[in-house]
Amino acid sequence: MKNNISQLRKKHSMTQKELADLLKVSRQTIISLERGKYNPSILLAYQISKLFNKTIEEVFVFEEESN
Amino acid sequence: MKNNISQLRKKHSMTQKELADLLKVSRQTIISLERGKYNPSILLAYQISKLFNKTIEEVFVFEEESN
DNA sequence: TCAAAAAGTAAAGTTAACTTTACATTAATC
DNA sequence: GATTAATGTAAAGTTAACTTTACTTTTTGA
Repeated sequence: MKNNISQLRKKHSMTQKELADLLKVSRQTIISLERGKYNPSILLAYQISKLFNKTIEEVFVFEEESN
Repeated sequence: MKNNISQLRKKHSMTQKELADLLKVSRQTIISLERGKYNPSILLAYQISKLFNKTIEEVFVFEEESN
């Protein structure tokens, strides 16, 4: 599962710390999400999407590339 | 957070066990999700939505009722 | 109405999301 | 090129998602 958090964050001129504080999660959580270390909970996914005025499906890309 | 899993499942004439098997989770997970005992991971939320040809936002209702 | 299928409860265990801390690397700026 | 902000790594700890098992209650239909 991929996501566009990093691009969206930069588009909004935010640092990882600022985003983490807004979402009330740790900076480590943002780093790990952006780097694809783990998948967010549905609640965090929703909060991130809402913050950037996107749907969950617009921020998180579930489909595997076709083989 | 609310969800429409129970209605969607019944609309598709499935038992909890059938849905659990299709999603490759335990029956207990389906029961707990339908009863709102806990929130699904984003991956499970996606799989459920996809199964019913819905978006995550159509199956899972995040907004609180207005007060 | 009784037997079986479906749905539900409870509780202990595992795993993965998320935190916390501490330190290393990269980018930006003076 | 030294300093500082921003980003990244690592690792141990907590919490919540999910599993497993075992048993109870409700629904269904022969």
